[in-house]
Amino acid sequence: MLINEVSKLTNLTKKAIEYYVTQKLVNPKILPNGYRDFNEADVECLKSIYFFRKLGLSIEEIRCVLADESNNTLQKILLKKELIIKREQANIAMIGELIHGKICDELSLELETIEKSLTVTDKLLEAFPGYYGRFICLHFARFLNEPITTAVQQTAYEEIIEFLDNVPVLEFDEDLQSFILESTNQITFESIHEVMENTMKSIEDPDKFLSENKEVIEQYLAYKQSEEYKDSSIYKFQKILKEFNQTSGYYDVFIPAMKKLSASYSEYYKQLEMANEKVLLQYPYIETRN
Amino acid sequence: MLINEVSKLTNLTKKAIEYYVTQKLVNPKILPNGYRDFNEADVECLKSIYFFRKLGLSIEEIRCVLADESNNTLQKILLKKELIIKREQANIAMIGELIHGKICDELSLELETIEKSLTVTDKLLEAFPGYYGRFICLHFARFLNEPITTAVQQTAYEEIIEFLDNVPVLEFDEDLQSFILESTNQITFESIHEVMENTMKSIEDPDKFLSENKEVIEQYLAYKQSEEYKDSSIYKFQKILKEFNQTSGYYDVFIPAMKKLSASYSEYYKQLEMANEKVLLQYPYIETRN
DNA sequence: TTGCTCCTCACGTCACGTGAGGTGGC
DNA sequence: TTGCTCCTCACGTCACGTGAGGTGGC
Repeated sequence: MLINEVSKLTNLTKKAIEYYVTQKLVNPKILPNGYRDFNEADVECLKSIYFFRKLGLSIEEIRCVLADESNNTLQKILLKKELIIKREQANIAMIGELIHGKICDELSLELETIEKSLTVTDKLLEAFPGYYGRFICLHFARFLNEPITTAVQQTAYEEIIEFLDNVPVLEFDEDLQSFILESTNQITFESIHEVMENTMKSIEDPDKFLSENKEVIEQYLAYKQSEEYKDSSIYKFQKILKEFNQTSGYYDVFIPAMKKLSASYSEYYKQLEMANEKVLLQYPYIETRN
Repeated sequence: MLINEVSKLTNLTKKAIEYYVTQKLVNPKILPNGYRDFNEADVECLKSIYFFRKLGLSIEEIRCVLADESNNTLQKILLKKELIIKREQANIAMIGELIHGKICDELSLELETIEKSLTVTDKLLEAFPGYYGRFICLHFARFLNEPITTAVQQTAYEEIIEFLDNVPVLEFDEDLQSFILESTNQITFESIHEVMENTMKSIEDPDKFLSENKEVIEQYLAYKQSEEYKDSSIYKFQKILKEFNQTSGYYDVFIPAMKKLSASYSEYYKQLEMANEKVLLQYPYIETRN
């Protein structure tokens, strides 16, 4: 099939198709006269590319999505876009304030806060892979709405950036990777938000949480003691994560800096510690850490 | 003041500053040795540019905003960004559906609908000036969420595009322009939405509207009969608008095409006509048209 | 030969970033 | 002379669009 026909079938311009060929997103045969010969699969692929371009994905993102059997790449793109939208909404709000007579000066602190919050969430998303990255990105995003006004905060911010720019890569073997992909494939953003809200509630009133969820908790703790658990992928995953958190500076650099940067995170952390203590009182053999 | 100092004061890189100079957003003096010499006003201007760039405005938009005493440009940019965000949210929703197993094919109709709705609202915004453009953009945007599935709709869509690409420019003399600017300066998007909602309500139940707002309506009608009104800017404005609507094809091409394109607009229009009839029964000397 | 398709350069876009190579000031 | 600042090119980015100039197929 020659390029003209393909162009009609896919709604793409010839030049766009040529570009995707140079980018090796499609690889048509080259006929003896130099003409490109596309097959059905190429056309289907180009249709997808058209669609993803309309959704605003870059060529590199499309390359990833097309190569990725799982939805991991799409999930990541989705979160990126959600973060961008939040930023855009904040921008719109600031334009609105400008229209109502505020001057740039008064808004620049607000602007900086948004900038820095975005820097941190971006880097979190880059630093930690897959679902885990998205989770901690959303987790910490909630605590990043405070302006930096003190030198302590500024230092803490710089420590966080330095930490995130230099974190070692969290590595999982193939088995573990496919386990993580499978078990998180169906997790949506709403469910992440749900989990986070539940966590917040349990932390605010641990007694109530403990009594209400007694059965589930005890089942969970029993499972954690079992041989089955020690053999499971989730055990390996949690072990790697724990070790990573202890050796990478996550607990020693990142978390303390977050507490200095964000009063709301510091507050959250205190509640978390208190909740942990109560849990330990009731279930002394448990190990906790967040 | 030399470029290095300016760079520190404004947070801009030297290269960015150089670029703004070539773009004539600032015009520093050139010293005999070729060095650029910035003054305080230049620095203030560059600070604003920094701010607006962070808010995502293009250089051309910034040029407009800086040259515009009123907030008209900002209002327009605000609406543009609101439309873009709506589109992005739709895109995100579609990525979400992809993740949950839908295929591109099923979503492409939805995609096209969004595309075409955006084309029309964009062109409305371009075709009609200032506040009026923003108003009719939002007004018609509500009726543009239906997919194009029939040939009649397709033709109607093409008619609309052709009309909007060729509308004569609505021209007002200077007095009228500054009147419009002044009287619409404080109008926000919420208030536009409010007005639209009130209109919808009054159309749905005209009897109730007429009885509830009897006093206001009669005051308004009395004003419309007065000499004061005939001398006012608003009278001139409405006269120009009415003539424009009759000669440009707005009533003869655009509105009929909208009715063919969008079932919901057609429905709205019917209700509008019925409401108009009731008003005419009660106040026979009024002239209406929407 | 004509009119159509196909090809491959080359240049432009937007808001700068990244050098290179040269000058000015102390 | 050294180390710093300043200047002006020139080229790259991203996803194509817009020709130009040449060839292939009927």
